[in-house]
Amino acid sequence: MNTTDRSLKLYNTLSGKKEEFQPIVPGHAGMYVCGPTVYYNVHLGNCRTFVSFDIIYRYLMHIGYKVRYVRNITDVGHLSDDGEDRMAKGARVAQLEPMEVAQKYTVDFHEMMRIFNTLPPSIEPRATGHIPEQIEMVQDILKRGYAYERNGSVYFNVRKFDQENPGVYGKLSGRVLDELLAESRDNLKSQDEKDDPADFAIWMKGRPGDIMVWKSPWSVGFPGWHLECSAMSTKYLGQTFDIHGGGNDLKFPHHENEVAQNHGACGCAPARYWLHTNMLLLNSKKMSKSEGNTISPTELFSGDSPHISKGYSPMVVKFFMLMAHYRSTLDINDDALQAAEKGYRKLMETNKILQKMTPDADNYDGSESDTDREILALIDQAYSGMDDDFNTAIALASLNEAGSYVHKLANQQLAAPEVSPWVLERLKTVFNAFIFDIFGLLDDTETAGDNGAVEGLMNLILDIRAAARAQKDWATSDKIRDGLAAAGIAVKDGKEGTVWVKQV
RNA sequence: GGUAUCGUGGCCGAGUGGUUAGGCACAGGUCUGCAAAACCUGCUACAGCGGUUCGAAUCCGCUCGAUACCUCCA
Repeated sequence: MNTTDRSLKLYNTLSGKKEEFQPIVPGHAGMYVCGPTVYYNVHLGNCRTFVSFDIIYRYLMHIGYKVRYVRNITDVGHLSDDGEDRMAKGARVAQLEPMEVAQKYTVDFHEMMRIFNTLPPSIEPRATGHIPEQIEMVQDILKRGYAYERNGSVYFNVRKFDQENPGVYGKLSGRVLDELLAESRDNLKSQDEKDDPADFAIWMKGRPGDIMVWKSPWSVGFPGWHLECSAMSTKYLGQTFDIHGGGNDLKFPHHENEVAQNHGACGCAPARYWLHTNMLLLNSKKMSKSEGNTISPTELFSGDSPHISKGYSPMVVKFFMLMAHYRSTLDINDDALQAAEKGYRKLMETNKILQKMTPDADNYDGSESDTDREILALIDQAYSGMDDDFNTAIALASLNEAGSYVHKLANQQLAAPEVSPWVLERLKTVFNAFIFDIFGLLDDTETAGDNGAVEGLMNLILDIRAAARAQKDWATSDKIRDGLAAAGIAVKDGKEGTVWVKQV
């Protein structure tokens, strides 16, 4: 597929509008997404963000872009409320070396990404592996006069930057600097060594006993959280690149400060398109550990949580995410998950039936039927949904509608010649493309890794059952059906034969 | 308190000036040895109050509610 054949629109937070995607280098796309801070098990909300960007990554590739997707691992510099480095705090609590903590939760994060069947990014840089680049960027910002040193720490001079580059600071998050200061909460106005409350640290002097510190021209210390993304995106994607993504909650201050840092260092904007995913809610409320309104991916899969009646497979959860647009809040609750589970199974089953169909070439007269046109229109609708800011909900709805033609054909409620052989082939290709390549779903109703043994056994068993049914030996037939049901396999008799599906 | 986004039928959730989203649930029907599935039909909404318009769920205003953010060694 040629990328110039289509108009892909993205909602750009920077402009607040949908814009046509025009890459810097035609046919190529550079995308940076803020990755996790690896001080604890990955949050389910984070998973949604990474699943959303995985689909964006996959779709860009599907429509022909050569994509470089960079997603970092934050393993230093992200401070918690009490000012302690999150990594160091996690380490202290668990009595581990900071790098032990980082390793543990990086492994956990990768495992979760694998479970959700997301593709690994092209590059996954770590903050601790890019200290020289970050020091260099601090130097660039100092050189251009947008930062100052105080007692071994370096602060970004937001006021001066704003005066010399009007309209840049605050554009992304829709804030006005003066209002921002006037309206900040009183308890946050504590004084410190900064010249102005709006300033933020880009290099911090380490405290006695800190382990995660590095030598720099200013002090032995560590980089500010915001700096790592600026430094690593610049290193791997260039000073200005195509897409920067992340969760909605990172807009301010993290992304706003990133923009300021990049401008401050090179005088240019980092990304042309800023994409933000929305939050995941639980029972219509934000997830909050202190109020017990939270659920981890593991609990969601196992069902070990008071919020859900049973466990849901990772693919059901992913399908559930696909039902909503990435910019909408999505409400997790038991009813919605059950609906998603049924919807997911139906789609996978429809695809299974579709892929087994063979076109009726003998009776094909070369004409295009109304059904052909309707199916083709639905395929177009699926693609134009994705082209319109990655609207997976529209794409899914289109596949569902197209799927009803598949069942009608299978049930012979629609005559086979009504669908032209090439339209059927196209539908097969499109279903596989959307389900597996773009959405990155797996068929968790299939038994993986048995080299087809189960498939072979099932074919044999169903052959025996078919023979019994042909002789109206209902006792044998039902014994097989009930036995399989007890083993977790549902048998469904259709006009074209019997299909089976594993109940997860 | 400020800023932003949002408020859609029994549930989840697209759409965003005139046209059936879709899924799940529910009811009736067709098919089937029975069951399941599938297919068909039905239920059919846009928080409230005003305004703009030939026409608004969609635009504007207000009210109510929800979510996020509001850095200052996050």
